[in-house]
Amino acid sequence: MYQEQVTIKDIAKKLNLSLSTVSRALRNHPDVSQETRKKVLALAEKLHYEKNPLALSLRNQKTFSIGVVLPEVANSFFSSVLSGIQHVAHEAGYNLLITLSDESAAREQENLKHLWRYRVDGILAAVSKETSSFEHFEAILGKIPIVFFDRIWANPQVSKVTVDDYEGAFTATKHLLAIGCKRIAHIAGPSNLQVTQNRLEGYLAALRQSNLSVDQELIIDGGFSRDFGRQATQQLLALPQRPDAIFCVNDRSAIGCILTLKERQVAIPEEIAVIGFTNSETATIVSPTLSTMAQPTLALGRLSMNLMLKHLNQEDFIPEHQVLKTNLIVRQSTDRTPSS
Amino acid sequence: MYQEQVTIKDIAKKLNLSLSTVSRALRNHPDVSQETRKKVLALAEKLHYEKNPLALSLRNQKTFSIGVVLPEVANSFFSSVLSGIQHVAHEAGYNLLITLSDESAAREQENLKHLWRYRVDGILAAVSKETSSFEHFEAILGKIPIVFFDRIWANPQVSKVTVDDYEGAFTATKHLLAIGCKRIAHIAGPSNLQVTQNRLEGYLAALRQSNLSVDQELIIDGGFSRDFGRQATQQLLALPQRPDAIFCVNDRSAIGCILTLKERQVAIPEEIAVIGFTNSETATIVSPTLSTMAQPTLALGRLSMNLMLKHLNQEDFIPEHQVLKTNLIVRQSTDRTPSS
DNA sequence: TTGTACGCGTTATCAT
DNA sequence: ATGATAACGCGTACAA
Repeated sequence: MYQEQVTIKDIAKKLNLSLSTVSRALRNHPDVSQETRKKVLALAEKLHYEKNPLALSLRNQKTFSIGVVLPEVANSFFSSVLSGIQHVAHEAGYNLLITLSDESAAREQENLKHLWRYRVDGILAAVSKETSSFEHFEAILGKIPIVFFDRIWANPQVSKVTVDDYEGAFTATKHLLAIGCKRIAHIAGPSNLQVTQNRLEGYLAALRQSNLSVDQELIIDGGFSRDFGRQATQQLLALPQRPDAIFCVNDRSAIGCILTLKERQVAIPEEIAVIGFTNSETATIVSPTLSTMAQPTLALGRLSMNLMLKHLNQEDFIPEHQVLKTNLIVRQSTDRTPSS
Repeated sequence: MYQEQVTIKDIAKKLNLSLSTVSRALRNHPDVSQETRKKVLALAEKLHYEKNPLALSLRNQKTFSIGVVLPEVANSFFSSVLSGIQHVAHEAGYNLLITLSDESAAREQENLKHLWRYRVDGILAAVSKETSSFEHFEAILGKIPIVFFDRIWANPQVSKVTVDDYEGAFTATKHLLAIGCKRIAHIAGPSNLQVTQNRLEGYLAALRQSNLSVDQELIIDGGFSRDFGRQATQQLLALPQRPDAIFCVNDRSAIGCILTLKERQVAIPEEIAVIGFTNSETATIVSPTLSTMAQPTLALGRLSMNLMLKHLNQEDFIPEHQVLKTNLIVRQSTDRTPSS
């Protein structure tokens, strides 16, 4: 029922030329007369000829497509990173194959296999929260370039782009200390993830630097969701000695935290101050507005794809780890200045 | 630097078999002895052989991939629809090529061209807010199946899946009337979009049914963003006679609306009630929580992809328009019961 | 300057 | 039961 696509062969036939001549004319190869080139280009234009990327890929052993492994996209952080990736990829003539694991390790494996089968030229990956084994990535290691971003594989042999989670968490905790908090809780992420560990470390370091003892019952791990933030907050409120501040591993759990505190009539930030991590859109919607560590999401995407391009274009693969700075944004949830 | 992929040829060579025999063995073709099949499968397993989808696509003139044309993905509505699409596509063995236009009509054209060049088997599209001409889709019309969802092309020749925007808007407006509002404003979307028009029509119909005159200055068009919601709200507040309710074309603009009203110390819902459309995650974060018309986003995605599969699997293309129901969700922003 | 022949990986058709 | 060959669309080494 559907029309067929125009090929080089159609053009050659109509013009009584050989396939190679047409092919050459189409690619501005020098060895073809002005006259024939004109004729070929004109006809190609007229017939809406488009070269078949599949055939090209097969022939050149290069697909010009990059596989993207993502947990989910209904998430302002990842969708924004994705935008950054997209822009750079598009400019460089690369095509994106985006796969979503829905935070499932099994699905992630399938997706990776699919991308590999598809002969993508490289893979950009942020692993699922369930991912603790990396065999599926190991299998590809050294065969095509892999760049991890944010949710990385802590393997020195692969390239990664992250934000400075340690320093970000350190800064966030220091900020809470600076406004007078003494008993700071941490709602952490899934414990297998590197991000989670780094943020936890930053938090601990800040406490230590202020000579505060670490209270294990103030550390709740580990999830990223709003619901998890809610549960963890309930748990913290049930403590005999409540915290006076909560540092959440991300904005989503911080939102859950704030909503729960409000329901329980806890004054924010007077009784408990709250800070998140990411600076998502929702941070300015919730009331009180949420203080947070801003991550340069677009830049993270751009850098990741740029690093991929670098690997693609040079013969020798030298893994790199690029680290971006985060930025403290103070909003109402930690604003304890007298005026407020 | 990178290893090469295993092909049928490698297996044939190692086993001293012909390409065809190996190919048959791999696909469980009956005409091959148990013995050779076993040997082939064993070696294929051992070498991690994976068939090359590019070669298959080229040969079968079928890519098993569907192009998805989206405005953006940092948007809970579209990302959720995308999830629905993904699930169905994955189950059916189809692959998704997702393109983002960032709400730019020019980018959308490019993307469509790219997908076409890529020989996708079909296209799933929600157009950008800028899109008013449909030539790029026209060029493909009848060549491969196209299914529009939500942001559709009002052309009877293509298939579409939408929610009942007219009825949803009608219900939302009726709800505002039911709680006693008499001067209902509408912050509309970009005027070229069908969604926008249908929601406007539903709003107008509800007013007419209640014998209320339509005040043109209460209708502000057209955008989808939070910022637009803010501007439009400012405009409405500047009116000599303020509205007592605002029906926003979507949740994002409704959030902008609520935030602005709060800044201006307008009581919600007592002075001005607000209702949105979509039921995004943010609706329960903002304070007061936002009443809205819930859209079955996942179902929308699933249905769209299912319709695509139907078109793909039958010879004759009969366009369909499937319409899903919306659901009124009452929250604080329109809760005027005495108890509250 | 143009054409021929082959290869990219796979499968269908036609032998044997 | 197995093998040779052509074809999908394109590019290129080689020949003319």
